[in-house]
Amino acid sequence: MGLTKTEIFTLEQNQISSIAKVFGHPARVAILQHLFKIDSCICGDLVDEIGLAQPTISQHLKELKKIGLIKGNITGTSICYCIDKENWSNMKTTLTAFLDQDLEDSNTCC
Amino acid sequence: MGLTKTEIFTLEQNQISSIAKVFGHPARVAILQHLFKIDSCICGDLVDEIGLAQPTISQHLKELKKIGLIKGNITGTSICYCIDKENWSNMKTTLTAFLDQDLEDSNTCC
DNA sequence: TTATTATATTGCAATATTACGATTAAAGGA
DNA sequence: TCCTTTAATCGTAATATTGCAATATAATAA
Repeated sequence: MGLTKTEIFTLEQNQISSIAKVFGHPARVAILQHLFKIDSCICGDLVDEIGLAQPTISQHLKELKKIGLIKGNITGTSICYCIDKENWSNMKTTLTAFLDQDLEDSNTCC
Repeated sequence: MGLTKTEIFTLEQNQISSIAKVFGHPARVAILQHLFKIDSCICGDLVDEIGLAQPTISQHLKELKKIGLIKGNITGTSICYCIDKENWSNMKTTLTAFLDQDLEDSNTCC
């Protein structure tokens, strides 16, 4: 049916998968890498940088904004996008806890 | 068009998004958490544990196997699924490098 | 006011994903 | 052999995602 049954999973499982879903497209990964790379945050060059049409980039930015990883400030005609450092840090804590499960106890099966 | 333009992105960007995509469904997060939790790896109880139909779980397991995060050994009638520790570790290295971008240099914009 | 510039939104087509019933395949037990 | 158990595969319906052309919006410049 194409519809994920979120209600049968825990809040943590849904949070992890929501974050991961946003990272699940190379354009969004590229956007985030670019935002980290440039020291300034005037981001009007994303369309040229990434190589997708303007509406497509705008849509990806919307996804990133929706989950809180980036924030945008209006600066005249253009919009200044940048990483939301605090939310990025919180996101990292959630994801790292999931990724570090293997450190907790070492079962020797298989 | 529903088709990701993978060719315009770097190998790293595609690798990160491929991994993240697999984590982008709560059922697969739940499956991995369960595989880590139980000390043994006889995994026939995943259907009862997760609460999705058997073909659906089988499909999710296939995704996890395809990217190499789990491996399955045939044990009589059932199949023994478990985390591929080495691949898990490699995956973590790739993802962590992406997540830790904010540590590299602290721009004070925004 | 009328361009111009920058970004968002709308609408749509193509493809992908999710979920499950029905079926199949393979191994073990009666 | 026949039945049961376990998991994979097939087929299909419903929904989601991706991408872009066209259009809208909003701010500034001329």
